[in-house]
Amino acid sequence: MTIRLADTGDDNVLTPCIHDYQLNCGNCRLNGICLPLALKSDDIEQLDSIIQRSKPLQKNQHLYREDDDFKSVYAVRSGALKAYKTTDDGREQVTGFYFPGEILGMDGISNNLHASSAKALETAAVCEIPFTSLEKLSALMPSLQRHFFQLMSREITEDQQLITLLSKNSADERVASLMLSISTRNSRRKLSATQFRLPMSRVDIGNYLGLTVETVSRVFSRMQKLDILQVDNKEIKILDPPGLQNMANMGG
Amino acid sequence: MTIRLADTGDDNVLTPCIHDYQLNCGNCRLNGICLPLALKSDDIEQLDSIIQRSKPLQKNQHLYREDDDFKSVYAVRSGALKAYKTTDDGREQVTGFYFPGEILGMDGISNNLHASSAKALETAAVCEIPFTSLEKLSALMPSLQRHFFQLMSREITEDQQLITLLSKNSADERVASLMLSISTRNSRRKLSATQFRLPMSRVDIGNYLGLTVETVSRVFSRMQKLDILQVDNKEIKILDPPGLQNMANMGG
DNA sequence: TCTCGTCCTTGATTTACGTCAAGGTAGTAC
DNA sequence: GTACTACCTTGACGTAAATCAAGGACGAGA
Repeated sequence: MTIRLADTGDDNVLTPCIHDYQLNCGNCRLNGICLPLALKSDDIEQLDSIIQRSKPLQKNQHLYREDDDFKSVYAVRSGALKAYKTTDDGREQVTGFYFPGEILGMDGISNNLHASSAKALETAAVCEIPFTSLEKLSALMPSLQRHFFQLMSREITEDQQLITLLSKNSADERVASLMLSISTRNSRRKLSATQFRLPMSRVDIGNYLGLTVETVSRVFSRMQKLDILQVDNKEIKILDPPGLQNMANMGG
Repeated sequence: MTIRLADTGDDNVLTPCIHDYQLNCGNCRLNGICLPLALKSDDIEQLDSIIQRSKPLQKNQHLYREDDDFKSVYAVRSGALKAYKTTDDGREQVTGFYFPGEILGMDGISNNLHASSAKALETAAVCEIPFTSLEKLSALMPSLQRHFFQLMSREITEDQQLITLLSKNSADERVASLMLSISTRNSRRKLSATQFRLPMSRVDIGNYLGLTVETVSRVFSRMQKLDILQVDNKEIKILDPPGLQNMANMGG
């Protein structure tokens, strides 16, 4: 695959390779779900001017680590990342998976230190948004300030969803909910809602959902036997969306 | 107890009854841990001018309910509240307890609807902070904008702590952690770190920690037998703080 | 091609916590 | 005082998921 650069004069610049880091906010196909949402085009240019794009992260490479100085938040442009904390006794708690268009790193604002680590699950490109610049720009652009408040608030409500999931739901329900969540987020990005490749391992899924690998694996087998999901290693095909909904919802 | 009003001319106005709702931010004894933190005194006056104080909530009275229109965030001035969501199958998930100086309601920003309900656990007074006013003021006062970003970020990191607790820790560890959290928050307010009255029921504690009432009760009994805690219904006395720390931390 | 390492699956067994059941205690109303 | 209610505690038992154990599948590298 050849990387197409925006300055080549190629007439393909508006649909560049997803890892192309010369892209700008104005022509990014994610701008409907990322920060620029609801900004006017000249505002987008201003936002664009503070954003830094660097070369893609390789699989397993860290974007930042717990207790690193907090300087920026990040928007995923391609690939996928996980955020995780290491508990006192050395185990890992995955706190979120991040797909293109989603923002991570906001947990670092409170103490000026990253509260979690972020690592690429596969080759991934991100936009770095220096926080002090974002603050200044927010003060000038009410819709940007509003949007960023909303993004943080969304992170809170999503965490609360996960809290509820962990505290009240069975293993089947947890895994079904995650599959639905990934499906929904895929369709927001105009990708298939019924067929996708999981970027994370079974261990990561378990660590996120508060389950062991074995349990996750057994749940997948069960879903396969019930013809709800077709599972081929990391390739997932949802055969029975209502059935999956049902499995996720029925609480108890 | 008589309620002293600020306009009585009484020389006690600077240390009024905790439920006195004529108080302002400038003389509120919580202003070191609430929103005004780090604001200059004339800035505090501006903040003060947008804040609405109303009469105290009675026990079990709602401050807002899930899906209510979002208009304001709230600072607790006295008493305690719980935030909770009702799951699809009608059960309750407590997502947080809020004590004086703490802010709640921020989960409503993302969709302009409150994502959870908030109810007084005992008689409680709150300051209502209309969000649109707060937004406008934030754009003018960088330190206020910063502080509010930090408060939201703190909510995120605290939720992530809870996620980890629910996903990795035993019943003993969860209850011990909650007792330590309450103890810490008490000492931030210059109250006893070792002796306090729980404003919430065992059911609430269970709903928060993902445990049943019976389990919570058994954990308290066990802690009492180990001389870590003295439990007399809702009156808690921490007899062995290092022992409690130990019980909370040892992740096994 | 074979080898090694990582990841995944499946089965047998254990266990922490949930469920069910009964009884105690404290606050409030009468 | 008694009665009612909400809340808490304790015990006996059941179960979902963890743990322990073994083996299979797949990809990377020689």
